[in-house]
Amino acid sequence: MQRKSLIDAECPIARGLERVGEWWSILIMRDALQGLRRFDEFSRSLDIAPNMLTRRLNSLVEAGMLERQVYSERPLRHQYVPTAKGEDFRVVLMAFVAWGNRHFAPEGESVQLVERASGRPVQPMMADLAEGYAVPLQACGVQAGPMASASMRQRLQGGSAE
Amino acid sequence: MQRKSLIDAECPIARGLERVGEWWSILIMRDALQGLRRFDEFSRSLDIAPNMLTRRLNSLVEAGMLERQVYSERPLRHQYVPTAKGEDFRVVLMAFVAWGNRHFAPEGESVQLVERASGRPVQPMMADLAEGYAVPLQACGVQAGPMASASMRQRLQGGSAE
DNA sequence: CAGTATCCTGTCCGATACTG
DNA sequence: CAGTATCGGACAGGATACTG
Repeated sequence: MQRKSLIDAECPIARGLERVGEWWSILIMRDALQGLRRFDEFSRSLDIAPNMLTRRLNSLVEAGMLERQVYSERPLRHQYVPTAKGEDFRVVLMAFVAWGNRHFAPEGESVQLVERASGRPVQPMMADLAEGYAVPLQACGVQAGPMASASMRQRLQGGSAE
Repeated sequence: MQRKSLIDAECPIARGLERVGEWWSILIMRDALQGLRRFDEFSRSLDIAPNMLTRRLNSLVEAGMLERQVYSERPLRHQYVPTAKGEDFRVVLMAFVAWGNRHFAPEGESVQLVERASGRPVQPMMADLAEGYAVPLQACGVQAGPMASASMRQRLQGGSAE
């Protein structure tokens, strides 16, 4: 990518975008976390050109989001399985779905977030895990952490309004 | 955008990506939710070319993520304030930060998610709001909702493994 | 089935110059 | 300060043909 200043950014959002900053990457992760594994499955689900699928799949493997596994020796065949990092990306997709449902589905939801076992609806939320209580989204924000550089620290001070 | 099949997609992730599918859009929303308002503030924070900033700002206004407000009549000056939809996008960014912190910050976090008032660390999580208990991320998934089309319904059936 | 190889187009993005 | 105008390059993404 040609975005100079972001490559070494310490912002976790910018870092993440370097890995999954393209449409197809996110959509492929969505499908992979839904259980799709094989080239052909992604191909049909996404209606994506095969060369693009190869490119995105490779980039996701390089980024450590998917792992390429051999599932057949002769002929040689691979499947693409989410790594721990990829599996964790689920939290981002969940948030995305919850947000989309709230604002782009006035007529009703076509996709629901649920606990798989029970089928009961769930919602993303923020919580103070140490104390064990929920914190409203609006009350949450970001703050400089232990590894923040001076410039990052200053940046987070400055915009502290809102 | 030239992604034919996704424009009318009913997947909330695809819909969302149509609004904020570009790097700068997400980074601008990050800053806007941190309290930045003015052209110049974004410009310095992001180190973005002014023409690009104009484009992304306009697209975010069109997408209903930001609202353009006049804060000075003479000379005419605008500021860019998150709408309710934009404000809600915070949940996605929070998830992004949490994910990035877990996987791209082995040396320690440069940005922490906190409750603003207390400064105490918070985490995104999934919960069954009706019953009031937390549900582990791995136990969560998606399921066809009331407005799902037949094809969407089938798609969500199929990949139900994992 | 699971890709690879080419070619082409759109546009994201950067750099720079300019304006009230 | 808050943008607009113009130019050029890199690459995401599309279409199609081909292979073991």
